[in-house]
Parts: sequence; structure tokens; C-alpha cells
Amino acid sequence: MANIRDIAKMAGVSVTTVSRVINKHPYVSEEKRHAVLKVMEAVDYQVNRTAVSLSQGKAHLIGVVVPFAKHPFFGLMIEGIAKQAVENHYHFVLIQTNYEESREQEALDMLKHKQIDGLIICSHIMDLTEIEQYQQYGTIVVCENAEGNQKVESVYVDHYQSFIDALAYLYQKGYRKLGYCIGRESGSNSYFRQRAYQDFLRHHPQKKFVFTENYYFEDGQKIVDQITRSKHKPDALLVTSDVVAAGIFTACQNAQIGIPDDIALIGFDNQPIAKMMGITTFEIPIVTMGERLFLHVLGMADEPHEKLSVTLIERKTV
Amino acid sequence: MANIRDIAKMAGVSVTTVSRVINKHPYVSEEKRHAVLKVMEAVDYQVNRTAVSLSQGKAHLIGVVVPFAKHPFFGLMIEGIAKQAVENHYHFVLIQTNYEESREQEALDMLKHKQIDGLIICSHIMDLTEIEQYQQYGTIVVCENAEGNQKVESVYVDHYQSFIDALAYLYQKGYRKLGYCIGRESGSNSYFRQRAYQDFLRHHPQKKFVFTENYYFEDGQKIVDQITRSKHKPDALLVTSDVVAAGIFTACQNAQIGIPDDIALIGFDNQPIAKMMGITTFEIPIVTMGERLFLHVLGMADEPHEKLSVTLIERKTV
DNA sequence: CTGTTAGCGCATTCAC
DNA sequence: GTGAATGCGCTAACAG
Repeated sequence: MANIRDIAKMAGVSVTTVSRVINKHPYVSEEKRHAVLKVMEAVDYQVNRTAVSLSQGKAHLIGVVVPFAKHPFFGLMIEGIAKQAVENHYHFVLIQTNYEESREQEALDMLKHKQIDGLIICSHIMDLTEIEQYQQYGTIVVCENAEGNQKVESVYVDHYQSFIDALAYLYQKGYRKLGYCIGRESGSNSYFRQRAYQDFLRHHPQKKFVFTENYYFEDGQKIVDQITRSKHKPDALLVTSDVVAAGIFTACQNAQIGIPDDIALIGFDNQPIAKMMGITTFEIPIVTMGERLFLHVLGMADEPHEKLSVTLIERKTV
Repeated sequence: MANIRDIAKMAGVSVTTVSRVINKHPYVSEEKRHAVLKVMEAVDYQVNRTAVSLSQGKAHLIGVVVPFAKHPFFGLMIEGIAKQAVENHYHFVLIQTNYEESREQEALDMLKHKQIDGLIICSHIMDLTEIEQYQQYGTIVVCENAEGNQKVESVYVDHYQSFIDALAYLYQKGYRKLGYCIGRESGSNSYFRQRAYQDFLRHHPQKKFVFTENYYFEDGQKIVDQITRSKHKPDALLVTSDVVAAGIFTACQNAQIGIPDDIALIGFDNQPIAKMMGITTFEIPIVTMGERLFLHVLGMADEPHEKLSVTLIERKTV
């Protein structure tokens, strides 16, 4: 593998000149440029990016932390991230944490070790106050409401308001036994939704219906089983992921439970499956979120914190 | 940021000694080791991995090429890859190609530029003969039958045989109008399945039923619409992805089409959704495949080519 | 057991 | 316009 020095020698110029033509700097005579280009062509010269990185002190790499790559929510987010990565000639290393602290720590350490220039954390289990400490080593962007936080940047949707809106919508439609299904209980986004639910119920008292640990289509069955068995049943459900909503929808059909007559459903995300099954949902611009996250980590955003808006898509499950 | 030289100075030893304690080499006295460790602790020393990479001529990074990260098939594969990456203290950069040649080329170039040490190509559009050329820059592993190929390694399932088996199974069950649904038409795996279908039909003549460009749940509706409209309908369908099979299943339910009475269904992958919906399917060990792919790219596999076996899971759609 | 020294491949002052 | 020299941070002979 020829290096820059070999090229210089073969072209009869200095390494500086070679470096200049590689990086398209001005101040290189056409003749020399051509001579260098010709040699590079001849030996199929390839820059060693690692050397560039060391020399510049930048890895040209971004870290992306997700709990599970197989979940469509994160799949779509990665879609957006990958899109902007390509456009900006950047690459990213994907770190799947499975919500294990040690994996998140590893990602943080990569930042410390200059393996990556910045970090996008789509979801985390470690304390944000802990994560913040690593901001000194590179830009960190999270995917939750971190408004006011000086250390990390954020791109988020207002889950509190969305939940309030969704609950009010159901209430106005006449439903009085509102419940919700969510993934994990912890985490900032879950916290805001839980608070919204509590706040809403304070003004509209009713029994609580909360189903946790629901991530995938198949979890819908679990929820329906649970509801079927229980004496007190909700008459409307906010489901924080369309795929889970689709699972519930399917399970209900199989169990002869009418939607929305027996139970109404509002999903979140507006994934294709929601459209196909006619599920009323709150559209969350996940792909856009991924794109914005990437732009933030590259320092191309105007404000450190950015709120994306959601839209109610009315279909047939309410 | 302190570097190894600073540490050496502060600890009153040479850089070599510091390097040795970092890399846990033997032949370092306990006293010096402690002295070094103490200094490293004090200044919160962190190795610069880029420098290590340059020095060793290895990036400590693997490239992973997928067409779409959001598809559950690749999601599961990434799951397996990530698992082995963690176990072997490696990281990987994810390259989403969208089946665009330029993106695949970019991945190949990264190999050339030593940004990555090896490449896992889960699916590609470029010619394999073209891809092979880059083997000189690092190990390349593909996810298709490349038996006999000296340049790339592979981890695959025998799609030809699986298809033959599936068709024979349906035939033996009495179905005589067999069809199949697949993603893209091109690609090695599609080629083998198509050949299997053709070969089978040669011995069991019937009209052909082939549906292409089916990737996601919502594509199931498309297929059912198509079948509904057409005069000649298949009575059994091989569906190369469980999520699509699930979509077909759902669409059939909505359209009052009986399964398996009006049409039988065999999915592939054995994803959770297939279990939930009781879909008969060929289990493909996707996560294991991802794991094996990673082990291959790290040079930890015995044979360059590895075939994984599939299992028929009988449920209720045949 | 320990240290000196020479790379690894490139970018970047700073003179000329 | 051009090039010599130095540095980025670490590893690995090699010598002691």
C-alpha cells in the first residue's frame, strides 16, 4: 500500500504538495497536480483515514446508541440517521445496549477514547446527569425533552402534551375508562406520559389502566389476554407504539372484541401498519427525528433543543 | 488530554513501560506498574484508540452493509452481529445502502481506506465478482450461498432446498396451485428460490404465481388485493418473510378469505409474529446467522463457507 | 525487567 | 507555489 511519501517520491514532489492535491488545496501548479494525480492513479493510491483522524484529532465517526435495533421505532430512527450520515459524508457506529448499563458506558468510553466525535443516544437507562459528564469529550444528543440542559442537546416530541391531547380526544368522544400501554416504565418519555395520565385523571377521576413492557406486535396479545381476564376493563387505550396497537387490534379480532365499540385504540408513530389496519394514531416524525439528531451532533443545528410536533391521524379505531 | 508520554514522565518511567501496563504485558515490576496506574488514575488517562489503530494498522472496526435497517429480518441480523461484537470487544459501523450501488461502493472504499478491517454484506445489488476484488483489503463475508468462492466467506441457508421442501410439503398436503411471494427479484437468494420453484413445477406442472417486491406487513394487503382481482388464484403461498405472511393473513381475515381452506400460507423466519398468529413457517436462525457472520469476519470460523439449517414449524395455516 | 528509538500515514506550520 | 520539518499518540523491535 503506497503512502503519501511514496507518491511524493514517485511524482518528484514533496509530501506537502501531495497532501495539497489530495485535499484540493489551492496553490498547486497544474503540472505538479497532474503529475501527482497520475502517480496516484497508477498505483491506485488510497488515503489512510486512520492517519488522517490521528493527525486531525477527529474520528469522523458518530456513535449511535439504541436499545434494540430490531424494533421498528429505532429502525426508522436509524433510517433518518443513516440518511443524514450519507449526505454529510459521515459514518456511524451502532451500539445496541439492550438497556444494559455496561453497554451504554462503553459508548461513553468510546467518546472519551476519541473513537467517535459525538454521540446520539436514542434511549438510555443511565442517569442523564451521569451521561452529561461526558459532554467534555464530544457533543451528546438525546432523544427526550432536555430543554434547559446546558450540557446535552436534544430532539424530542412533547409526550406530555400529546398524551393530554390524546386523552382529551378520547374523553370528548365519550370514553370514560381510559388506559395506556407503554414499553418500559422508566425513562424520560415514559415519565412524561405517566405524569400526563395522572394529571388528566386528577381532573377526570377513574380507575387506572396501565400496561407496561409492551414493545412488539406480539405483546398485543398479552394485553388483550390481561384485559379479558380482568373484571374492570378499559374502554379506550392509548398505545405508545403502532405495532403494539396492531397486535392488540389483531388479538381483539380473534377474540371477537369490537373496535372501537368494545374498546377504542389510539396508536403512536403512524407507521405503515397503522395505515393498513386503519388505526387512529398520533404521527411522530421518527425519521425526521433521526435526521435532526444527526444534524445536531454535527453541530449544524441552530438551537440546542428542538421540539418536533405530532399530528393526530383519525382513522377507525376510535 | 494527557498522552502516554505525559504519563511516562509523571510516573518516572519510559513510554514503553506505560504501554506495557496499558496492554497488560508481563515483565513489568509491581512497583512501576502501580506507579503508572496511580498516575493514570490521577489524570484520568484515556488511550487514544485512533493512535492505536494507526500504529497497528487495524481499525478495530467492522463494516456492516444492510439495505434497510428497519426491516425486521435485518434488525434480527444486526441483533446477532451486535451480540458478537460486544463479546469480542469490537464495534461496527452500519452502512444502510437502500440497494444503491454508490452506497455499497462507499462501504467497499472504507475497506480500501482502512477505515474498517472487514465487511459483512447482508445483501447487495452489486455483482459479487465486483465485490470480490476488495478482498485484498480485508475479509468480506456475505450472506448467501458462495460455496466454492475463494475470495469471500459466507454464512447462508440453502434456500433452494428449503423451497423445494416447502413446495413438496404443500403438494403432499394436496395443494396444486402453488405460488410464492418474495422481496426483490434479483439477488442470489431470490435466484435460488426462483430456480427451486421452476424445477419443482417442471415435475408438477401448473400455472405460475409469483408476487414480487414484498417486504413489510402492509405488502400483504397488496398481494391479497391482487389475488382477489385475478381469475386464477393460487391455493397455497410460500411467503419469504413472516411479516408479509402476517400481513396476508390479516388481509385475508378482513376479506373473509379462509386460511388454510381458501389459501394456505407458509412463512419464513419464524419471527414472533408468526407464532402469535399461528403461521406455519420455516425457521431461519437469523440471529445466529448474524453471530456467525461476525465470527467469520473476525477470522474465527473454521471453514470459509457455512450452511445453517432450517426447520419447518407446523402451525395452522396449512 | 526497562528504556531508546524508529516508525504508522498524514496535516500543518514556517521558511524559502 | 513549494518543501523540510515537526507533531498526532501509540506500538514494537532492539538493546541493555
